[in-house]
Amino acid sequence: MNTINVGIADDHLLFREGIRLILDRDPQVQLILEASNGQELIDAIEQGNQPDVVLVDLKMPVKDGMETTRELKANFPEIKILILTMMDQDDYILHLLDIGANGYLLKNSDAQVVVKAIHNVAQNGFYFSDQVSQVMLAGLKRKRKTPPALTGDTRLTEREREVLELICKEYTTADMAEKLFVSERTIETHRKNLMEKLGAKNTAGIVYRAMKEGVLE
Amino acid sequence: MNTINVGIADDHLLFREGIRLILDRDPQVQLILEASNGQELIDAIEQGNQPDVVLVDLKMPVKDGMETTRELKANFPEIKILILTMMDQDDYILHLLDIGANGYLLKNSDAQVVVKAIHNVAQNGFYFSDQVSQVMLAGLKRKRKTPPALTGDTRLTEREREVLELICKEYTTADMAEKLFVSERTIETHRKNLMEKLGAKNTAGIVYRAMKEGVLE
DNA sequence: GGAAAAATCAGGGAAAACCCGTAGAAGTTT
DNA sequence: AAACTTCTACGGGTTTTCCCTGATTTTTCC
Repeated sequence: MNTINVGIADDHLLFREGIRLILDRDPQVQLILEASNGQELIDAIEQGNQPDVVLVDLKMPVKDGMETTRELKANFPEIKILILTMMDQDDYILHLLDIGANGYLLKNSDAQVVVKAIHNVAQNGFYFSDQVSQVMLAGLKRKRKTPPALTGDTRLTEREREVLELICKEYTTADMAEKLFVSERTIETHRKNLMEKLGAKNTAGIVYRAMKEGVLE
Repeated sequence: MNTINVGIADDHLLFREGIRLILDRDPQVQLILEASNGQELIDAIEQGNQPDVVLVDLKMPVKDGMETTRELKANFPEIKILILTMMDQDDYILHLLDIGANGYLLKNSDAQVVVKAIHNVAQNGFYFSDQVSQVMLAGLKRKRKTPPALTGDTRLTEREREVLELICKEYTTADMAEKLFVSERTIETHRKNLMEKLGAKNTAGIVYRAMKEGVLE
């Protein structure tokens, strides 16, 4: 197994020292790059000093973790990024994962977790603690569901839901009729009712509204 | 610590037996309910036989895992649901997590993983393997993917995106042509290209895929 | 400054969706 | 028993999308 070259960007020297001590105990991990802010890290990397994994603090002077992550991912997509932070603010997690961070480490994680995260990121390209997974799930739900149902009754019947799902699978009326053993007329009626219930004007609208309302899961 | 009462719905007797043997080795876990499909499981639960955690196979006769999850979450939200499946199709994972599944277990997981998942779900309300986390992340990452996409180029041009949005707003070809000051032919071409790029067979498919891929917010 | 990508336009025809209204059968609720 | 819901189904249209085979003009990029 190869050595994992690691870089770190954090404005607290003491914290960097701590990390160094932790990583020194793992012969497979080599801390090759230290920077006190994101710009320093990027500069060093651009001069050819390229690590496999970087630990990036979120809150740093000059260039913060967010901006650093964005730039690194744009120019060195192969470098894995582990975000280090004290806060476990949900928004940040989602945002950072979205711009390409490969993992997220709370600063109060214990030593083994840090090492494990580095290995995991190097091998699998990501690391998520249970904590982060939970936030991700919450994020998924938030993104997919619209709180208030402005339109009237969006509760669909079983059959309607079935037709809806087939519509999404790009079945035509004839296809659906065959699949569900009913006449095309029946499918047409269901589609018409779907349009009414969802307030859509055409099939594309059915799909759009169903997905936005979270009717489709 | 309390006993965790577990139920299982799977149409393969042998598989259920295997699970029983695995769970028997953990004194804290008690398998109190076996069903060969989702309907059976729900019936038993409605008769007062309520477990803390249920393992639900995705593919089952009578009532499949998807429908079962939906119903259980609607009527017994406190029961934790672990989806069991052989396929690790991304679609399903997101889908199920979204409708309330608390975890997702591949059937080829080893025994310890199953036990661990049950404990985790009972305690923390969720269980995610690395595999699932990865898929969740993919679900979060909408738009901006890696530049060279093997899976067909889903990067849309400005104009295509514009047309896509109008399609969602239920504009017809004629409406769009008027709005964008171009001929209907042009709109048709854009729609055709959208179908190609998104791999859709019709307009409904364009919307569905665009939303699923995160091309559309 | 040439190639590639994007945007524009077209005819003709087949297929599918959409619009009216209507309505019976079966099951559930009140 | 009447009312309601759901699923089913029809006729006879109009409108829209989809398919095929083209094409010309920008804009963008190396």
